Amino acid sequence: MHAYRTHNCAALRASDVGETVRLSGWVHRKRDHGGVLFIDLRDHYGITQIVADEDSPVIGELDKLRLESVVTIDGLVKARSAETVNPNLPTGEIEVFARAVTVQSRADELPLPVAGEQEYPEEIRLKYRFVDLRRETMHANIMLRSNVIASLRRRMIEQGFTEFQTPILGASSPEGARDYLVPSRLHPGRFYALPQAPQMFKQLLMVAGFDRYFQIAPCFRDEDLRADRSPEFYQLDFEMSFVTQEDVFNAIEPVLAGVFEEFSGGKTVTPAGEFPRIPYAETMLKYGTDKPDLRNPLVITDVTSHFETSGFGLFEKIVGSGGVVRVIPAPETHEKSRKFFDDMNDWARKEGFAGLGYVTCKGGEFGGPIAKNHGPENMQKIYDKLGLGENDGLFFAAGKEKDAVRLAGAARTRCAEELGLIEEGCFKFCWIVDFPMFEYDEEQKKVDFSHNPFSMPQGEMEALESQSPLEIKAWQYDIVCNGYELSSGAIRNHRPDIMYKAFEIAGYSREDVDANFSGMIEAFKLGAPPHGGSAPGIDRIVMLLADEPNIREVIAFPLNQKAQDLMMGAPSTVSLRQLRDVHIRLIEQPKPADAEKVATGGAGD
RNA sequence: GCGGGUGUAGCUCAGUUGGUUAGAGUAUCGGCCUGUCACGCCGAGGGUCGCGGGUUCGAGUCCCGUCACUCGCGCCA
Repeated sequence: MHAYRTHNCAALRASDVGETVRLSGWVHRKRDHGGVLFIDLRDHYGITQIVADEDSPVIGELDKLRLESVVTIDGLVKARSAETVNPNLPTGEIEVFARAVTVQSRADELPLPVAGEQEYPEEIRLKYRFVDLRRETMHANIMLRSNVIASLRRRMIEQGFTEFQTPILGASSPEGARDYLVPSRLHPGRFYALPQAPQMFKQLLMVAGFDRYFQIAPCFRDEDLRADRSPEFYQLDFEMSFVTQEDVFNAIEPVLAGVFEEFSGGKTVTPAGEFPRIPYAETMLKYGTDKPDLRNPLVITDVTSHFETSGFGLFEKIVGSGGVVRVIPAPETHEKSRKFFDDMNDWARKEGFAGLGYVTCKGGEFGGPIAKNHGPENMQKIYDKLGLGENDGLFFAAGKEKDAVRLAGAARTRCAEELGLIEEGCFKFCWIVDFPMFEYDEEQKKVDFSHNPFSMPQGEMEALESQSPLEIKAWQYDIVCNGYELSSGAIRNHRPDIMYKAFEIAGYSREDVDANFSGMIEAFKLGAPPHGGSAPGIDRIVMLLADEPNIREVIAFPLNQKAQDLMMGAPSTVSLRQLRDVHIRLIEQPKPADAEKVATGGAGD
């Protein structure tokens, strides 16, 4: 007989009754009735009920076991009587009568229980992650993640993509996010940078002629965190040669739609080939964001022209000085109290906006200060234009275009949430296309790249030479799902002449480009195919599929919100000798850290 | 860097207008219980009310500061 088990804890059925078996697992729950004792024995696969009564030689020993101890049970598979079958367990028709037990590992009192789905503070969960990961939901999330990645890999290979690895120790590059740096021992004063994405390497693989690349790529960005942002994360990074934007869309839509359909648990998914394409300018107007949640039916409209001479002084002034007025409908709010509208305004102020105006409408009768000043006839004109009904309210976001867009976008989300308008049970995908190539940087008072400088401008060299920079669009696109940016990509600029020109518009000389991007530029001078790709974020995909609001729920060992590993104690101090090895002297001593807080002893061998 | 939220037993939480010895559930330990599956019943131990200062006859509660965690803004493909 195997030293630890003949079956796993989900294997036994009524057909196994009478078998002598050996099971190993964790003591999930205990139910002690004095003369009879039940133990739920849990492993990765499931739960089997162990039973012992006074005929069992080990009832005393089993009784003393604390929860989460690891044991091996030898016993006899018995049928449960009809009344005692547990229909909630796949193994519920049987139980194992314990004849012998080997304690493999005794557990102390637990910092957090495993059984049950009670919520616990993240700090404790992360410090004892190995216990937290035993819990049903976390265990399922991590398995989902593994299955999603396996599926993505299979789907990419089926589409003719080849998987590659690229360096982790790379060169720092000036644009983009802050790099994680690794000091060089052999080269004093020099540093490697962990990849923010394998961007240049995947493009160089195209130059090398491999045609279709993909990688489950680890990426590192030393920036502040959000619920959907971790400093280290994974992308399904891919790149294709001799393709247009259309080809990239056709390649990735079936992969994403397919994997979502496979794991969505019955939620509907935008079918491949039907992802709506929304130009950047349109999404900023209609949804107030470049990552619109299309489950939200509310659409923003520009009503600036109505307020040029409106009688409403505040809006007239804003419009007169080049500002805009945007409106968000609040359908069927005739029975909402004044508090509902005032709370929205308070919320907007708390978010740092000047305020959110509103008009109420009850049975066709307008209310609120804007309607009073603007007049019911003028209001009706707006309502007619927007196709609003007699019981629909309206929120107003006015100001400089950038602020009004952001406020309108946030108010659209808030309003739909408050009114329960967000459609559930669906994953709604879209492409955001036609991103501007350049934008005006208010701080630096100059034109700069608005996205990745390596995107090909639409219209190529001719556009750069003939159009006003801020008018030029790029072959740059995002995939958005339910308000989350899942992927960002572009058709790349593979032409050195166009690249020098694009950088020149953003104020960088030929020498700047050669100095910072010499690897790429040189490669493009030695025969480069037109190419493009994208990089869907795997953690966010799994987060959506697991229906979790936080990316750390789908990462086995995540860093916390301050980018610390509470279990292993990273980042940690290092010895003077280690610092000397890499030629580093600290100018600021680290805070006397919580070295003793480390749960496992940290540094290792 | 800025703003919001949270912080009371190992864990989840309650704690009224500032007023006696800070409670409950769960976990732990002890006792009882032969069919439970969140078993049940009895009992015990367990507290730097995050930390520091202040107001007050009296602070878990009010004020100031600070720390930790978290959400958002800035930042970030």
